[in-house]
Amino acid sequence: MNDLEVRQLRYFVAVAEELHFGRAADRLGMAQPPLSRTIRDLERQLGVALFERTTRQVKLTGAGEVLLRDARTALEAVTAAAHRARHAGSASPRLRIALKADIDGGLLPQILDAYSTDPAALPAELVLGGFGAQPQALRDGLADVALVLSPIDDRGLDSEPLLTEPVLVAMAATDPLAARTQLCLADLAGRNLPSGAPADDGRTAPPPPGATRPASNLSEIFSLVETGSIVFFAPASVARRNPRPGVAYRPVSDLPNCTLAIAWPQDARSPAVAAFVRAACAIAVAHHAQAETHMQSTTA
Amino acid sequence: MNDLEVRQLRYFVAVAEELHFGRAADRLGMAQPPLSRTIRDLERQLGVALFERTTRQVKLTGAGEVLLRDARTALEAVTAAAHRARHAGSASPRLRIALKADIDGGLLPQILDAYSTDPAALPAELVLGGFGAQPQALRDGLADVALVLSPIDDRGLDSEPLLTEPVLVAMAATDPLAARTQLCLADLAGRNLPSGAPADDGRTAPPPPGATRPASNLSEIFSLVETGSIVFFAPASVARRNPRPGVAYRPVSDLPNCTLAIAWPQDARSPAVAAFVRAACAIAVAHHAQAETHMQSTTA
DNA sequence: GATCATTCATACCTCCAGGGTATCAATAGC
DNA sequence: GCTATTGATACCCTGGAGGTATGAATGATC
Repeated sequence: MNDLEVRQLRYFVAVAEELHFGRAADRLGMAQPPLSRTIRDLERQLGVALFERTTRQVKLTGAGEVLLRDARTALEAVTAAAHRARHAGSASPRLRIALKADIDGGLLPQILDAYSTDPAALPAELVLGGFGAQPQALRDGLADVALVLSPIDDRGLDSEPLLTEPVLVAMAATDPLAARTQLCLADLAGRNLPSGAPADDGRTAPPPPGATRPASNLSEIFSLVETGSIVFFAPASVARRNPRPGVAYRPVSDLPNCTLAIAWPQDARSPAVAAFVRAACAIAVAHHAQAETHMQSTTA
Repeated sequence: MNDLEVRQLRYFVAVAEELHFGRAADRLGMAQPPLSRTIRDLERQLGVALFERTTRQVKLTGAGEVLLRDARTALEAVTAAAHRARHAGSASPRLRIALKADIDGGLLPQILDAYSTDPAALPAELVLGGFGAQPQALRDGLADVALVLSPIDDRGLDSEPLLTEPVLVAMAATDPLAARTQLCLADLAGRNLPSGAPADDGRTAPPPPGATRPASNLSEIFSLVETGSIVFFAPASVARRNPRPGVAYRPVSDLPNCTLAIAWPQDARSPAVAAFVRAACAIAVAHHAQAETHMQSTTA
């Protein structure tokens, strides 16, 4: 009957993710008994069992799984409310653009140019984040608009594709495979990928104890590629803008293309967001047309 | 820095809607001083002014307006989490279908028939609500899927149009206008509409002191129509299924068509919802095709 | 199969924060 | 200038959130 409280949802999500009251309490920075009690009260309040627990095992019930999903989105909505309000109240409102460094298809400068001429434009501010962090930044109210690689988890978001391009593999120029002009994924079996790369699951994979720090910037990654320690998948635009003597880019026949898209919260009402989306789409169309004519001129 | 709490958001929304601390406190069933204090703390916590207040007037700041919007959706998400979890834990899971009585375009029985043959179907349960209440029922987790009249506020919802039909005006058969076969809106100026009808704003319009209880069912409305107290806008399907001697239906030239649509929460994952949506779309397509052939046969 | 370790639940205590009452202060209206 | 209205302040009190100590149940081990 009574409302749920944010605290209850946070605690529930912690337990549901850890499936262990002790560890969850630890993560929440509190003792285990009050956590157990809060979960018990929550179950009473809802009139529903959320966990099946023995002293040896905790697992989610069906209702628990439903609540986990909804609790996460509810918590996102609450933190987004706080972040957006803080931002809206700040003296200098800005358009916060979330993206992963270097993953902009080379379009960002032109988009920013076109955007800045729009009368509704606010000063832009880049919010850099790791791979896949952009949708979350939108949902949490830390950014107003984002450049992302599709497909993304678009719950609560709207998006528009901008640019589709092939994905190349970057490997040491000395790699035997670099001698070939065409590869497939099977050829790459056994090669290392940089930690934090798209292939990682991210949520479930715990960092292996002896793992090196995830290399998050291109320079570090290219150093590793040059030495042959890893191979790396890069969209064609990234490859084009990062020619390096020791690095060879090769197409991979069975690797799907990747699509750069622009995304924003579905309920965004800000004219600055609209202006940026307009600018991005216009630049993408222009870019597409240019590629077309280029292809025609080269085939002719 | 710290999380917002549901209580803070509820209080904030109450004040933002009333723009009066005393009335808001009243509505919340509490005294005014702790409410003022909570709002003050909330503003400190966010580092943002949410209201401009003098002792005589309270109004929202820009940040306040942003927060009002986001707070409403966050509160919806929280209550939805509670309702969905309760429902998921109930012994007999059902597909809860929200609709306004009589507004189903006459398709509901066929849709239910088709739906019930789907292996993923759960027993259906109708959730009846007033005009415009269906999207809210979806957002609050009180229903799983809804039949609505477009356009709706579809934040957080997905929808699919099923059926577009003209809107007729229902008036007393004795009404002078009933003698005409074609009307426009201007002809109806000055006529009363039933309270609670689409034309009402709903949120901002307070019920006038002497107003009669909103007639929420068709029988009551038709009684009033027959006596000439009101006129009433009804989709053609409603008119077709409710022929009454004392009531005349007439087309209105400048009244836009209305569209019946099916809507569901954007993040719905339930196979029963998917089955119902499939069934509804299939019936709509069949209905459309049937209308086509009917038109061809009549024009031929 | 007896012992032990692990882990969730229970009992009890403490303290803070959310709510109430009384009152002040500022502003608009007459 | 007086009064009514309304938000802010001061102060108190109680409920509930969190901590500690401990119990109880289950799986593992020898």
